[in-house]
Amino acid sequence: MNSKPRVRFAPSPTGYIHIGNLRTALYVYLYAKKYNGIFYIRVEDTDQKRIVPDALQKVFESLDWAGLEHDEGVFVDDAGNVTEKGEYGPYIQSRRLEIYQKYAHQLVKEGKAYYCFCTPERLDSLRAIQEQAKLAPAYDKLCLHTISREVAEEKVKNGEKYVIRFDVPETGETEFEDAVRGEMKFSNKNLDDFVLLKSDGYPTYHLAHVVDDHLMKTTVVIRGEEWLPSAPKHILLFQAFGWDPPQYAHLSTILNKNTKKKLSKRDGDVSVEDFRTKGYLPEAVVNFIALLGWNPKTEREIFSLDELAKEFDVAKLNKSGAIFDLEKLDWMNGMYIREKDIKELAELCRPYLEKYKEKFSDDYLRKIVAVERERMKKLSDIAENTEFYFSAPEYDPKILKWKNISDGDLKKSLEKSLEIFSRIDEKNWELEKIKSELMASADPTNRGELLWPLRVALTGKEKSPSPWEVAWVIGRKESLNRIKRSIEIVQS
RNA sequence: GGCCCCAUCGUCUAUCGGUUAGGACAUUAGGUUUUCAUCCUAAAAAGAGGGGUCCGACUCCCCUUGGGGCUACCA
Repeated sequence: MNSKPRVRFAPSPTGYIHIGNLRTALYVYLYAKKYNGIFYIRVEDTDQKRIVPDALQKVFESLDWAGLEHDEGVFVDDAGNVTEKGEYGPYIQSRRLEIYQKYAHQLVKEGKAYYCFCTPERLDSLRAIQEQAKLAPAYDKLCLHTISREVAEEKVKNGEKYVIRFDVPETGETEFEDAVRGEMKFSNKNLDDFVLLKSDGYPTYHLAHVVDDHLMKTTVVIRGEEWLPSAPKHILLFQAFGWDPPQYAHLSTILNKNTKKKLSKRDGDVSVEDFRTKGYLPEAVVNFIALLGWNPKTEREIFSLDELAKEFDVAKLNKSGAIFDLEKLDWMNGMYIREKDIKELAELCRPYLEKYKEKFSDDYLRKIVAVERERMKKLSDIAENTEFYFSAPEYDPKILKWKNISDGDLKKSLEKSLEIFSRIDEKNWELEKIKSELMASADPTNRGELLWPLRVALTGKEKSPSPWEVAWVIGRKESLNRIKRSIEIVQS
């Protein structure tokens, strides 16, 4: 078997995709790219109760945002239109019901699975009794032992509600090799007679996974660690069907920083969409999450998606869970912001600045971004304390003062700035020119005396970019106006 | 409770028996600087505990402890 590797990401439309899901999808994508395989997407919508209407579209938007393009399976466009591509479809599980039913019934016929008519109430009380007796909750095989196949088939024919359960061997061990954890071995006696087909005719994850990954020719199943305990069930199922199981790679969990528990939607702000709206760049998010639980074993940390794909290796996946820590993401996001092409960055920043003003020119936008980018960690930071680019600042006159200079010296300082700026004419109003004029006039041992009051006059802030940068952005006329105004303030 | 997985600085990690246990983020102290930020330099910071194996364990084995996961007609 040296056919093309085939790997899949299998989201459920039950909510927005979170950062942990995205990491799984990323590794799947990287695996496919690295080994020149097929990355396909299958939609696992077998739990009708949990389906959330717009979830699927959001999942695809997030994947698209991160740049994880897939080759096959389900595609959803921005308008929410769902299409499928590939020769092993349908790729949406709710459209494959007959397939699962056929295989489930086949196992019944072969005596490897059986009909169960137990009510939820009986199951609940059984579980309660077992828990009280401090036993592992497990189905007691009642229907297997007390209802013959003929009787069961009769009941089914009469329309009685049933599920199909897998008859797990009571002895023996089930083994498999996990790509990240090595040799795994489980005692069958600890396994429950799990449900394959639910009473509504839908398959459980277990059945759907085995049937689909066989039929869709998945070569490696990359999924979260939470599936590890049920992996032996899946192996047993593959064996019951007489199929070769795929290779498995169970990924470590991403933990919430505060709770140290598996990242979940409950923790809030972990959806990929949230990161996007807060102004994280996909390059940074992808780079960062790739390094949570995987590492190229070198000291390099900055990688593009393509570079990650080159370096990726399942053998380098970590076994232990990783805490998701925003601080390093912020740093990395800042790195990417500083390296990004200015035009692209400007467009990404535009929406955040619209809270100040609805319209402004591309040129003006780019100037702001060029000046502000070095202090941004997130795109949204462009709109923090930057209102002075759009309107003359209001400020406490006290902050105009540089150290302990007198009001007279302060006024002189501002008048000097006014004079310097007046000398530079409109066509020479360039960053370097403004800077050099200013620096040439400032006392080298006490530049603040000139620069601090000027900067405050222009920005109204104690902390801001340099006066020449701000002056360059807002223009000659506006700069002169703001200085004149500050002089008036000092006088009164 | 049962079953399973995991365990190096605060965080992400390197080390695949012999290292002054390395890097990055964050932190602290300097430098550059009108302020903030950027940038540069430096410092502080780790092998959970106990047994083995071995000439020699962070590294291999066992136990304890701790953390996490699973335990549904959810995925």
